[in-house]
Amino acid sequence: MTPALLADLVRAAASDVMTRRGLDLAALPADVGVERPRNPEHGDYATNVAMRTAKKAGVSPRDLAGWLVEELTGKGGIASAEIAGPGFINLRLATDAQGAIVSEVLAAGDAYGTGDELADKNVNLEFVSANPTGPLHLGGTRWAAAGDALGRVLTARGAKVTREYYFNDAGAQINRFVDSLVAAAKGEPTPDNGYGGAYIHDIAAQVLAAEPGALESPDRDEVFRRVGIDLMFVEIKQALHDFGTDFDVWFHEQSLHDSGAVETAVNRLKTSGQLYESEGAWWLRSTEFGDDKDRVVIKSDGNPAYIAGDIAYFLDKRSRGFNLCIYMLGADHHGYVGRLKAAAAAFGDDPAVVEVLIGQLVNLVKDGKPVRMSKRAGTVVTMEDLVEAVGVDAARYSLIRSSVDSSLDIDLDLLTKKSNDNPVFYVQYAHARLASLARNAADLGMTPGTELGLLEHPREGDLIRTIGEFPAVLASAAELREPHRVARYLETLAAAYHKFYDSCRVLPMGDEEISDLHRARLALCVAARQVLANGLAVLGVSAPERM
RNA sequence: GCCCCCGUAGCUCAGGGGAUAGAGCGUCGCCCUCCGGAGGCGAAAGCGCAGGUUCGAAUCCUGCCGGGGGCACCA
Repeated sequence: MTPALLADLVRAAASDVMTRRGLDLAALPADVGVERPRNPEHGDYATNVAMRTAKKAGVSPRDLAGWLVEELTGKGGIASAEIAGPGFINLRLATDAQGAIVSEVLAAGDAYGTGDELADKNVNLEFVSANPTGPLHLGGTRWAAAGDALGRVLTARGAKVTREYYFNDAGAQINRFVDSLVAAAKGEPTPDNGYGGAYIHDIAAQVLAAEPGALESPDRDEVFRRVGIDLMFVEIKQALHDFGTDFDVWFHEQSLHDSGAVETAVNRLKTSGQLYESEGAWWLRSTEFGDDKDRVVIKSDGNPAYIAGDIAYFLDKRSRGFNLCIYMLGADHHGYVGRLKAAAAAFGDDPAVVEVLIGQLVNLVKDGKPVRMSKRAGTVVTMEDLVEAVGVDAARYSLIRSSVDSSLDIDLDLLTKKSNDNPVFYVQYAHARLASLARNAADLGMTPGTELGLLEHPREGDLIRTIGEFPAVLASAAELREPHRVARYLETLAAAYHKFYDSCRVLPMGDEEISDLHRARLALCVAARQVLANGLAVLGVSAPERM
């Protein structure tokens, strides 16, 4: 019996009891469920439904719990039900009912854990979107890992997801990038406010190699802009691809200006009265939608401000059919939340279609002290640096496993030591062990058994119940946009497996005969391996057969 | 000044109201005659402070303290 089914059973029982006793069913919360108690003495599962319902229903929690225990006792699959503490109901499952979770995993295979509650969501997931003025740094790398994992989580729960990268290839930063390239090509020092990294010289040299006459060309800046930005695009795309993060759409801000989309969007807002003119500029009444001040959309020199591109971009996304636009931004952009929602509202759209996830920044730490990323000090860490130091799996995993709400410290020493003390190995090792076990079992001609009621060792029960949690973990990770929950779950699952393995022999020893218990345990192992593989896939981390 | 995030073990982080707060790393001790010891078992060690809501608060609310990041007709 899965926890979801058990929760249904508990709800139904509560509903029956309350009806029979003439209690108001409205007192029964819609979201009552079961949880796994920390303390094994409190049963396999526990429910707090009595405590949550009693007051509104006008009865005492212990009384209600008592009636529920009576109702639940003897139901199919439930071995025992008892009252505990202030009104908890502790439940134990019959081992054969519990073992059914294993069969379910085996039957579902790769699909175990998936769901369809997000099937009506057509999601535009925009993340990374770093300016093409340099290689991706640790910050962008964090979003590349977490954003991609979020995309996979949403997909697993039924959403249609389009991953999108927005290149800000219009505007002043790009001009500075181009000026820096030209200066480097001429062997001149980096201009003020320019970009001075070594990659600038590389790219400048590549531009010259591709277009030998570039410096003398009358369209010099245009050549450097076109070729230089292209090279930067290619480099960023390649780095992301090598990192296991691929985008469906690479969107160029410039295209919005070239196509007239910006002008169209702005005119629409002018017509609908959402923009007003003041001091020679056109302003969006974003304060009416929660922003702390109105924003300039068209500057007094007639040029569009940055937000004009955002507005047109949002309209473009909506015109492509997306009904949920998720933006993953760094903490230094949190001021955007209000104006992005305001842009949606200004078009008469529901601001809820705009969801902005603000992630905190990545800090570098050395010897326990923070170090600033500095090109001169050689402490700029790029995506490639991180991958080179620890590998893609460990890099992705360590960036995904914490909530993006907390800022993250990355230890420079850890990178240089190429240390192996990453929890990803703990999880991957469990998978590799299971793969090895499967090979050995195959050599013995063993097949997974069906007498799953034989799995009555406490650690077998723990493992089965942990496996049973996976669908709910994926569902909450998707709902809350928190892929780190999947990583933490996998660590719990790996621990449950390692503990099981330590005390439950799966394969026969020596010339011992193969028993039903051996085969049942093998089935459990196949299921455990499946869930580890499914979970790792959701994180974009490999599930190795051997390590 | 205003806004956002964070403050949990020596360190890096989990814990979206529930019973005795967890993991990894680090420290100390124990466990290999057979399925992978990248493992298991045990020990020491913690919710910034003060109020409030609740049968029950690390979790929700308020204030304070501490850390990070924002508050452009830049992009």
